[in-house]
Amino acid sequence: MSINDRKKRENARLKQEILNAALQVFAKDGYARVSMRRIAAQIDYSATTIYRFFRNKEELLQNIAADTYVALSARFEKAKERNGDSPIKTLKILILEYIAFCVEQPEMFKLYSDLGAFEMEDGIMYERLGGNRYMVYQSWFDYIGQSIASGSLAMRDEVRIFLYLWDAVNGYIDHRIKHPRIPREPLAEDSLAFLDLLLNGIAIKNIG
Amino acid sequence: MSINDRKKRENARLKQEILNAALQVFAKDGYARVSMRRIAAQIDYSATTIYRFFRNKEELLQNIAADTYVALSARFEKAKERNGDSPIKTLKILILEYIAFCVEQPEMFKLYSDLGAFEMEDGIMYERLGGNRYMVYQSWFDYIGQSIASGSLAMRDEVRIFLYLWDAVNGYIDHRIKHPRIPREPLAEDSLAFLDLLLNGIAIKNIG
Amino acid sequence: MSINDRKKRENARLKQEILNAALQVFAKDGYARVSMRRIAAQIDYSATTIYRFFRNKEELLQNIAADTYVALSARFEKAKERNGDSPIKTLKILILEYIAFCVEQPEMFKLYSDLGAFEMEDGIMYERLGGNRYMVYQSWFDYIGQSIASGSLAMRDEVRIFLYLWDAVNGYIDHRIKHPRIPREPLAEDSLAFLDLLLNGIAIKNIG
Amino acid sequence: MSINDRKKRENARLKQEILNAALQVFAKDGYARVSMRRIAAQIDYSATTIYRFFRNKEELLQNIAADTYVALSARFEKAKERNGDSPIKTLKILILEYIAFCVEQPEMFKLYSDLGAFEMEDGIMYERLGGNRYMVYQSWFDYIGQSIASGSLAMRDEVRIFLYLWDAVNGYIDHRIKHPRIPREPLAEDSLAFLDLLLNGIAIKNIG
DNA sequence: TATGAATGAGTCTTCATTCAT
DNA sequence: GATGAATGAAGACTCATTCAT
Repeated sequence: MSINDRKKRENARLKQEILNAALQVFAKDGYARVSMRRIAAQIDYSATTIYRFFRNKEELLQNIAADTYVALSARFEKAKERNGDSPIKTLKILILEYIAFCVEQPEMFKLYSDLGAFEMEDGIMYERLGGNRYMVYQSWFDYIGQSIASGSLAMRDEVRIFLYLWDAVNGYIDHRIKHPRIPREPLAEDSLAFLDLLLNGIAIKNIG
Repeated sequence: MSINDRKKRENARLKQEILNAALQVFAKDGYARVSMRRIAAQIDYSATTIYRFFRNKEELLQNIAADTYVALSARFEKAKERNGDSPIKTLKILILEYIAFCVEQPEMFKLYSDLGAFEMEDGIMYERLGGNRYMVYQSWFDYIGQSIASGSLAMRDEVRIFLYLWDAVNGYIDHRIKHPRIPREPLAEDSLAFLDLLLNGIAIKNIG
Repeated sequence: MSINDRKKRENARLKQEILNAALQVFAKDGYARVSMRRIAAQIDYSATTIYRFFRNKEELLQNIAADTYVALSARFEKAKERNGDSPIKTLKILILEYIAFCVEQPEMFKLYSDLGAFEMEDGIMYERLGGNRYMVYQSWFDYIGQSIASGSLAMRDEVRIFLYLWDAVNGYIDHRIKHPRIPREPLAEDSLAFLDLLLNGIAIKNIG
Repeated sequence: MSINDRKKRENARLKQEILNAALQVFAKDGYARVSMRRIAAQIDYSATTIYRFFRNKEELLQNIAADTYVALSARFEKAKERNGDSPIKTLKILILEYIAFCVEQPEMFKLYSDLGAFEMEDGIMYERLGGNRYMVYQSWFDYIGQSIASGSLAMRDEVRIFLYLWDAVNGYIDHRIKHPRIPREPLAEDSLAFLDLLLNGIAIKNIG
């Protein structure tokens, strides 16, 4: 047992080390340059070893995505623990957390984009997480629902509100990442303004 | 003459076929997998033949981008010819045209995205068009400016308004393209609602 | 007849034009970049046309070599026409002409080197000229023989003298061409000194 | 340990085999045709395997050059250890060693020629050896200098003497290698005579 | 358990050459 | 007589993956 345990622990450790190495390669050389060899070199293992833990490159990437999901979720949980905020305020905080997270880890965002990892019905995350709809953005849903209930929004279709927010926010992140040379206000301020714009738009009646 | 003409036409046809093939490969396998060989295979020609029409891969991709640019511009011009509309109305029409255009031709949109073809300072289109800033979105600028002047917007920073619109709209398009199975309202209606949301948000004061 | 003649003349003209074009490509881009396409482009003909006159690339190159041979021979003839010089003096002039000719047309020299075009038994020139031993250097032989006869040389083996001169001179040319950045005296002066060295060595008895 | 050793030996063997294969391709088809593929084919390995040992083609060629350099240097050192010879005698021995070495290994000579590996300012060996001017021929310089000092030469410009010797000798080697069918005296005797010729020429005053 | 070795397929690009017209 | 069209082979190099050890 104890020997088995040690082995298992060691295995888990190595697996994690590989994932970290992959992340570093991402960060250093960009998504396009991630190769099994590079990852292996990063941790002084042979490329072959990676195949003990991941059937192929894609599976490895998916695992990274899953890890990121966990990290992001943790950030969300922390934000949600703040009490006393209105649902719409909490929603704002969650979204701002998401934006910050993605802009800080652009390669990760690109990976997610490519894998569609956050996505709903056809995202791989959906399957990986046992079809559980509690994805990254599930918490957004909760607070959107509560905001509607509290009467602070003019639009009342929960899903539609989510989609509009989701699309716009990801577009914002994507552009900031891909064109860092375009001058912008600092992220915190600018993303808040952008988000306010969106929420304002949702809150009021059409002007036609 | 007639023989020459036929040859010219045949050449033009083949060139176009290559461009289409590239788009199809692009759509099927993603930007990263677009290779000269694959494109050639798509039309049952040898890879070498492509080089009759395009000096190298980059030129081929740029040609696709340029073609799209022309087509889109034409659509814009037509929209602008409608008289009597308020600037904000015209802006809306332009953006809706853009959305429709991109969603109808998803591969082009992806290509543009990847090439950053529409983008400002560092886009290839910028150079191709002689540094002329009249890019796809330049007309957006014009009408944003006029809308500000006419007092119909609360935000007054022209560039910032543009960027927010640009980011959000591209995020919207991107998501619709990448996840077509997610149920949505028909494009015309849904994109209009999304756009109204954005413009409303821009039009009113912050609610904090 | 007259029509035939015109055709023949036109053919000869075009063939010559191709050879000239090839020379220009040589001079401009270096031996390694000579390709049928480039040559054809130079004269606004299609690459295919070249094949009417030359079976393949090698044959074309050989023809260039032959042309050069003619040009060089002409230079030799002119030099030989100067009367009153001692045979050894004439020999010197011939060799200096050769050196100058090669250094002025380095790409040509490289081509000759590669083809072994000047060479004796196994050179292509040998065959092309019907096995006639009067090659570029045949005149050297004549004057070496006369110099021996006139008693001005200590060495008496005609062939050996030729080979030593030939080898040394080509080594000199080769080095000057391949390493132009090494500082040297001007060609005329330096090649004369080098040649004097060789002839002096030939003229005297061994010092052991 | 023993297993490791065997692997190391096997690796070294394969590396050497690749170098040999390269030389053979070189000898058979000429420098221009040396390609990774051909080299690999020569030893029935895939081209990729070569990259296990050499980062790229240039590195492979440089390795060949470096190996040769070492071997030649060793021969020089041995020759220099003979005491009691006059500087000019030692110089002769060195040069004869050089000639013999090159003629025995014609592919190496060609490679060196093409890479300019022995050359002064722009040779790759120059860099590889840390800019140290003690190249193959540096010892020649030493003995030329000593010979001048001892008054046994009429020419007094050290560099010029070197260049003339260098050029002539390489021309001699080149020709013997490229045209082995031309009948010549045995190498030892013939090269000595050639060298005597050169040194005689250097030793005496101009005869004009 | 871990890996070194090996490779086939793929990347873009150039070129000599053939063939139908 | 002339050529545009087309291609297979080749160039260096990278990579994901397999397999024997």
